[in-house]
Amino acid sequence: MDEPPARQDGQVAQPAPRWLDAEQLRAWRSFSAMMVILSAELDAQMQRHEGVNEFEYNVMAGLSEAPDRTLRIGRLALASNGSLSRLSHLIKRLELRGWARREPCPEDGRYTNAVLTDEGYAKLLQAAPRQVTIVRELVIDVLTPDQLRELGHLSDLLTERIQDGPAVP
Amino acid sequence: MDEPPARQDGQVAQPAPRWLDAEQLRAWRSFSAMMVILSAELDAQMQRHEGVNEFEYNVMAGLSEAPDRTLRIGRLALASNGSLSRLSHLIKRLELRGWARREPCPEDGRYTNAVLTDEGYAKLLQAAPRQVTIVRELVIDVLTPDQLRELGHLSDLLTERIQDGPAVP
DNA sequence: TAAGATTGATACATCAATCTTA
DNA sequence: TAAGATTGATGTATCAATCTTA
Repeated sequence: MDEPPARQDGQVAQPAPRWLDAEQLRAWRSFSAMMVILSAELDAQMQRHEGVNEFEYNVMAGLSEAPDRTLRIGRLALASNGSLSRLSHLIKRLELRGWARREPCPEDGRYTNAVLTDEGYAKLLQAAPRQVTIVRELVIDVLTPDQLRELGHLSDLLTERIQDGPAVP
Repeated sequence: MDEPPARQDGQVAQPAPRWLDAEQLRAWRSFSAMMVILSAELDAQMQRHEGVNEFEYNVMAGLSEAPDRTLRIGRLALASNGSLSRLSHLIKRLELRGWARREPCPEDGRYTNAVLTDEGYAKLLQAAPRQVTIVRELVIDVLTPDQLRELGHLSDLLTERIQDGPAVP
């Protein structure tokens, strides 16, 4: 059960919530605003300059690092932290642009491999310098090396709890 | 000019990009993954439990804190870090649910005020305990007070460069 | 005319339902 | 039947174009 019992008036008896104190609230607002602003800016710059958003770029980069530039869609979903459905739609769009193709997995027809085409690889190479420039400008070069390391560490802490450890059979 | 000069082969002469070193790459990937995973999880939990996403919640919270629960749409856009268009669409959806209404600004008809209705305020009050629970579970209670403060600080550093300081006339 | 706001077209994410192969 | 993948419907964000008021 996730819900407290319903009351006669149709309201729900909630345990008194532990509200945030002033400092927690400040930190949360800064953090929350950062996620909105930064991810919007990353996407906008990538879209404007390269016609690809961050997520698409990551997926293509993930494919490019796999043997034969080929990966099962489900694996790709795990690697890019997206849902299977999201990846299926995304691969379809990449196919329309000639950057990827699908093929059934030879060993087991239930699986589908996504393959980065030569055109897709060329696109990735072309976009890569701009991508690193954007990431540097917005994140890497804004922080000292220590701060960047700490940001990575805090990010890991925030993700560990949510992510299923990638069970790789 | 934002682009280096074109070459005869139609390619573009790029200055050699400063690629990330191993440690920078690790930090960037952790951070990037965190933004994808955490914002998805925040939205999913808010949507599932309260039928409202984080952004909508923030907008309603922002309205609720304004005098008469009323704020110009443009101000609301600034306060929530969204575009004017995004806010206009969002207010329309809140109107459909009876949680907000629009009215032309009395002093200057070019402006539009958004008003949080009593129903909207009731919805906000009802959603608030769950929202703080989610935020605690996913962020606040995962970190030590020092870590949380540092996360807020780093977040500020990352957004300062992007955000226009809110010029409030 | 300019600033604020709205709109419509398009793109993408999510969810639930369905399909496919073993 | 179960796991992986696909699909279609719906909701939301973005962009460019338009509208409105001063």
